[in-house]
Amino acid sequence: MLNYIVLGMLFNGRLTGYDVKKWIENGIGVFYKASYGSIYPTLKLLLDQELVSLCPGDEASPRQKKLYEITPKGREAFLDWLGQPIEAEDSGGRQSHLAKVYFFDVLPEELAMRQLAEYERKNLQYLNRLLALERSFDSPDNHRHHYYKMSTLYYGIGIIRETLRWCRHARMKRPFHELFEGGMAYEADGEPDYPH
Amino acid sequence: MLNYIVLGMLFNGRLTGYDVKKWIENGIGVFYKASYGSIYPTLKLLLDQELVSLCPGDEASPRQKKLYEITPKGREAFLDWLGQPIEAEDSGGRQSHLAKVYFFDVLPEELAMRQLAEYERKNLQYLNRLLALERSFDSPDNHRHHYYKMSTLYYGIGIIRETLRWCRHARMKRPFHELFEGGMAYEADGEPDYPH
DNA sequence: CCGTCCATGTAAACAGTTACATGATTCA
DNA sequence: TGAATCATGTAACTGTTTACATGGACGG
Repeated sequence: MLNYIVLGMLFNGRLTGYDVKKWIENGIGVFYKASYGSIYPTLKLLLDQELVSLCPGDEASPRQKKLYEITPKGREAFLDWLGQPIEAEDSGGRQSHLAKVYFFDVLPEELAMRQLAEYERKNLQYLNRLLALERSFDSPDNHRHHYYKMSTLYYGIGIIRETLRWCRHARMKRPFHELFEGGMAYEADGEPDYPH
Repeated sequence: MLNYIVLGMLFNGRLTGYDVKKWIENGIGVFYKASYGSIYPTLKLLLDQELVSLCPGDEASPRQKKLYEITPKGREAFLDWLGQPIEAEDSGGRQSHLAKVYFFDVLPEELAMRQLAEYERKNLQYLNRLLALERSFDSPDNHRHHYYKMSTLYYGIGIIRETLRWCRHARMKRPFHELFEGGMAYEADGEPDYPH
């Protein structure tokens, strides 16, 4: 995963390992974290695979810092990864789909559309599985004695429904704030009213 | 993580390693997977820590199969874990909050409430951070040239909003299907209409 | 007696994190 | 001149997955 994130960050220009971290932090940083302990070894690996290269010490630049550049082979590998279908049930936990979509701006529009459509289809399938589960568990006894167990199922359903809404918006390239029109009741900075 | 899941599964009765897998699969299996390669070593570890114990070969039961039982120390450790605050930004990726909530039925109601309220508070904070980010990136240029990058931010906002809705429902112990009333447009089994 | 489920496990690999160690550069 | 930030890296550890290896039990 991280190897592709790094390639993605290098896609638009040369960076040091240190910079890569910065770019990750204020890019996908909201939902993906990476430490130096993983970034530097990853860069070394990418270097071995010739997916990135070291820029020679330009001019009188203070050397000990290493500028990395993505190679044509690296671009190819990255775009290939971007074009691979997104998994709806990210078993690995990591929200890998966001990591991919984040870079879709560099993808030909048509391919991005196909990817999103496929992702939407998978989510719809997943939703139907969850709805079937819900029907099979839908008994007064479960709602009484396994309220929280059930709640996790409903959480899953809610998240997938939201994901589908998002997919449709993205596929239509509509402005996203439309998603939140009406009932945006969470703007306040305040605390929820919880028992003390 | 898995160690607590296993303890949770053993909380309501003795199981073999094989059974544990089964229970995980048709319990939290929707959002958490575990392989034998992790379950068996975990059981061994829990045994070393005396959080579980082996039931002696009952009667003339065909032995080679190992029945595990949670110890009082194990119950204590499990309940302690359940009582620890849930992280809103699960950096590890794993939807750890669901794993915890799944077991909340065994928690004293008041503690479950406090946990959910705290979780809601963290999510609200998180949402506000995302909304601040959104405001800082909200320019026509970004919406044009970084549509997909922006989309991931809006996805995050959507998911957190949905999480908050879910939290409020859970805290009020309301029936969850209320969450989906009106516009449940996804019941169909069909494919989305995507370009071919 | 054959396939499928029950049942246990290990070895290697993977994908990272955490904590540490080191030193240069910048700027107040 | 000292603190913050820039910059690179390693070693040990964690928590898993994947693939493999083995064999008993049970039903058709």
